[in-house]
Amino acid sequence: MEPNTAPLETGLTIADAAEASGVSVHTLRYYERAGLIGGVDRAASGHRRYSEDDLAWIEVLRCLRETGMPIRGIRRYAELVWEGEGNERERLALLEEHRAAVRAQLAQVRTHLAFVERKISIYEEKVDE
Amino acid sequence: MEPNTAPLETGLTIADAAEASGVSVHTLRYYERAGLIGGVDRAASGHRRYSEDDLAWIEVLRCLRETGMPIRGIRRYAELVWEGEGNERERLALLEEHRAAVRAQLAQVRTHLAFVERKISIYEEKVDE
DNA sequence: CCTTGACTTAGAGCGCGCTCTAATTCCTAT
DNA sequence: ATAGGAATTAGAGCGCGCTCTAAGTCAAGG
Repeated sequence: MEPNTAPLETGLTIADAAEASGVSVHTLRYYERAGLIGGVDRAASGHRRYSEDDLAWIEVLRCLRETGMPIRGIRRYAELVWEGEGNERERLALLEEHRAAVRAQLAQVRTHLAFVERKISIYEEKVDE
Repeated sequence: MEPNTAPLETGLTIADAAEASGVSVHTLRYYERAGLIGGVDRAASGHRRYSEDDLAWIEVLRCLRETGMPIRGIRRYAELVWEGEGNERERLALLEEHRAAVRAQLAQVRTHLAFVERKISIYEEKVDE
């Protein structure tokens, strides 16, 4: 009933984490199974309890997903992060590669959008008559 | 051999059209079945012959697809075009709606890309030590 | 005690956009 | 005449990223 009344249990329920992060409950569990999220605490009941760190990580996931990184790539990145310090070069390479892909895609979308906008202005002229 | 009255072989084969347009042969046929392409000439053998107009239309399809318009939306647009003149307002509305969606998505990608770039510069510092 | 409701899991299902297969026909060259 | 290669069709298959279902556990309220 009350979503957040666990004085001894720190952390958000999966429903609250979903609401806070903008990712659905189903998707949060899916990400965990897919190896994108790990180490989420559990209450005595076995229910997940998301920490602030978990939420911050989910925000990273969102940035990667919404810029089009495939699940596989994100999993690779997550694995590097969980390995701990020492592989920063690899993480950097992965992110730089992604950055290049996103920039290329942005450029292409801008080009094609310009085409669409030219078509729009043609129709605007026609309709204005 | 009978004299050939009108050699209607004045278009590209599907293989050539694929090469010229950057869309696969399979996808060209799929687009036709899906209602995105219509009115392609046929040789006496039944083989497709793509005209310059067809290629120009395929270029439009590419612009819409690569800016993320779903097949359904493109089909709607195609139907409006095939209906002929008189529905320019509808076409315009459809394209304007698409433009808004693309711009919104571009803005979001830029935001999330900026986040990734901040992460990159953090790793660059770490690696530079 | 019993119901309600949020949670758990493994696994099935879905929508999208291709991508490929199989069986067949047709054209061209040797 | 025959072999090869390119085209045709309907329909199956695939990879992705969710999204949902079924069956069950658990805690609290009436």
